[in-house]
Amino acid sequence: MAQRNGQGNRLALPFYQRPALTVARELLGKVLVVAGEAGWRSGRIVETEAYVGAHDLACHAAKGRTARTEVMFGPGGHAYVYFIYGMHFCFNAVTGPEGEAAAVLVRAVEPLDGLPADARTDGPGRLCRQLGITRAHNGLSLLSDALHLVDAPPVPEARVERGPRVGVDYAGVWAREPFRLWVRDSRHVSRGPPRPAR
DNA sequence: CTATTGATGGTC
DNA sequence: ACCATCAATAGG
Repeated sequence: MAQRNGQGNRLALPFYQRPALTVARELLGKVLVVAGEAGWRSGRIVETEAYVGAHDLACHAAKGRTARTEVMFGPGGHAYVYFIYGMHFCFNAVTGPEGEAAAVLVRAVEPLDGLPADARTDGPGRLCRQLGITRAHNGLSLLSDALHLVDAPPVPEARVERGPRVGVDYAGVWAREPFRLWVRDSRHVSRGPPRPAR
């Protein structure tokens, strides 16, 4: 069993500085660790979405390089945390080399340390609330004590499912790309809104 | 079970 | 005006 506290084997920069889709696939099973006032909080990643660059119309960076999207244009291995719908934070891992604005949204985790066993951590907003991720984490290194990811055994291919990303219907053909990955049979995967009929 | 809506605020 | 959401509510 992989260590899941702050002393575990942290994923290093080369892990992140690869294509977003690759990172999204390999992040499944890894452990997201956040330093809280009362110790570590952590969860095992069971659902991700890849946002593959500024040419991807579903990616915030498609709007250009702005104060908000600046972090995504930087090097991989940093946190992109944004605020949405006036209430929720969403956590992304920036991927690729500097200048390539790609990231992986973490959509669901399975609760581990520092959380009630029945904590709701399905859904990007819920997992941020449970783990205590806020805008204060935006731009932080993913190798920092405050926020990092710990290595863990990979999820076998037979248990990985793929489908369209959630809530990006405005993105034209990009909305249909199967860039959402999740662990089959996990009780902690978010369902998302009803699938559009074809 | 599905569908709808209100809360709420940053971005552009 | 638009949104990479969630919880509460109404309806079948």
